[in-house]
Amino acid sequence: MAQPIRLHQVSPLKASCHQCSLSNLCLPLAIEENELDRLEDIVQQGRIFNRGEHIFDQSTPFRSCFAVKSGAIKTSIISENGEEQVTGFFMPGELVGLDSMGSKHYACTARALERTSVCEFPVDKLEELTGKLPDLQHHMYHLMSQEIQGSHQLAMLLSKNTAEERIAALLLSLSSRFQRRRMSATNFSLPMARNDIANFLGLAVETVSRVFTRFQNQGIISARGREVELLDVEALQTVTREFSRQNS
Amino acid sequence: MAQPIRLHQVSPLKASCHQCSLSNLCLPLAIEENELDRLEDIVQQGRIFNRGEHIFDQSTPFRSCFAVKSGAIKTSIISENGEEQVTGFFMPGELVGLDSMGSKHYACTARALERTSVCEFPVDKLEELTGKLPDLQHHMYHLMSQEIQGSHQLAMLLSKNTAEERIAALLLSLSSRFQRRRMSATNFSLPMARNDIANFLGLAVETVSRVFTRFQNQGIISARGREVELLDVEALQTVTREFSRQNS
DNA sequence: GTACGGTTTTGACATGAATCAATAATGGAT
DNA sequence: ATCCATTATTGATTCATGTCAAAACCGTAC
Repeated sequence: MAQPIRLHQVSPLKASCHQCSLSNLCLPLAIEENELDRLEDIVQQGRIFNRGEHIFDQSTPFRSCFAVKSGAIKTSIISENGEEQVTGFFMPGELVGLDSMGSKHYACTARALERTSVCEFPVDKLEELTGKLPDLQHHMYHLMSQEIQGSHQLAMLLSKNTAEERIAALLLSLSSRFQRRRMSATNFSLPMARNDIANFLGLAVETVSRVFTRFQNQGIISARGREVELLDVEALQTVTREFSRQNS
Repeated sequence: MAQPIRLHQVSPLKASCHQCSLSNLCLPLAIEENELDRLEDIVQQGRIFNRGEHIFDQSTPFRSCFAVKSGAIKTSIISENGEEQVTGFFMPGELVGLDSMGSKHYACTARALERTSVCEFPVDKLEELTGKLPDLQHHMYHLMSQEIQGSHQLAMLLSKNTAEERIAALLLSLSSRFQRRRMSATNFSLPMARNDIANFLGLAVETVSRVFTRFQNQGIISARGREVELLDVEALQTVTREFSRQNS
């Protein structure tokens, strides 16, 4: 049997955070060069998912967090009745699964929006490691608190802002996340469908569509399908603050 | 001078989680009896705030998390323009400040809704301790992920549910939280004003008021001011699922 | 190339909740 | 006990966005 050989073939799956171009966005940014090996020891790298495939499913046993290497992921929760709520979009360098930390089961479903590769962090190992590396623990707390804050911001957006404001905010958020990866901040392709945007922002698809065309007519953006160009970032920023000014 | 004596008078401020009636709801539930001393060592107990007083303020340096001993706290974020979004209500046994963990500054403002006493956990000490007690670390992760999940649920409520559904959900949430403390699940007094409810649920005060009276006319609840009695819990649960049935 | 399922866009209409406005109730402070 | 400020209720009207319906567009498979 070729078992031993197969086992050897697994070894290239070991991650090399050292060489990863995302190391300054991802978990490695939290720790010293000399501790990076210990993170590499627990990471499994290289899993690839096609568009639509599930990375994990709500209510199945929680095993791992995943860092996006390339592509994009959406997470959503399904309520008893089957109603879906998209809870987030995750781009390269971002960590998926934090909402399940310390739980027995995944709190949401994660699905690839396009061909996506991820690094996997088994939680048992991760918790063990954060117990030993205070900086890493601190960073985990930071990431989780960021997610809480983001979620609160979303709640605020949903409860207080108009359709235009919500969409402007999303476009700007995506823009800055592309920029972090040294990609164009004004010219990118949306990883998600209008439907996902609508669901995430608590709007009807039709409304999203209408706002896109309205923005286009105003010369603020140019969009053909998922290809978007932000023509007037200032104007978008103004839209998100529009609300503010009227109430002050 | 009586300085030394005063110093001695500080010592009773040391917490005694051992005797605290909330120990099965609060952080102590995560750890063994024999480790409880270590938690007690870092806790400062006994600070009391009157209605309306700030426990901490957004953007000031993050120093501590707080466990509610008695009373109630509301947290809110203020956006650039001064618009407020209530992000949560915290009852005895619950931990406030998790959304700031790992950050330099508080992410929100916390304010006492009534006369409230809290236990204070300085974060530097807390992080140190969670590094040493894996169970406590695990529990912190759990609490933080719970807060993320709760916030996602809120987002879902805000984006997909009607005013009646949102209010029913809030009443049921409060009910179960009173019940956990072995208080009446059907007869309690709301710690917050209609205004706070409205803000939290993304509604106008008038709408909240109207829904309360509608529920009352339907015999589902009985309310006079902040005193509420849930007359028909089943009906309330039905309201929260009403939405579901129509869409399935 | 063509045909098909799934998106996306556009239009017409309905509606839940916001807003505006006024009154009533409540609870501290004196 | 009384007064004032705050909070809560109720009513009339408006408006943003949802819903329904249909057409246009797109990518993919045959």
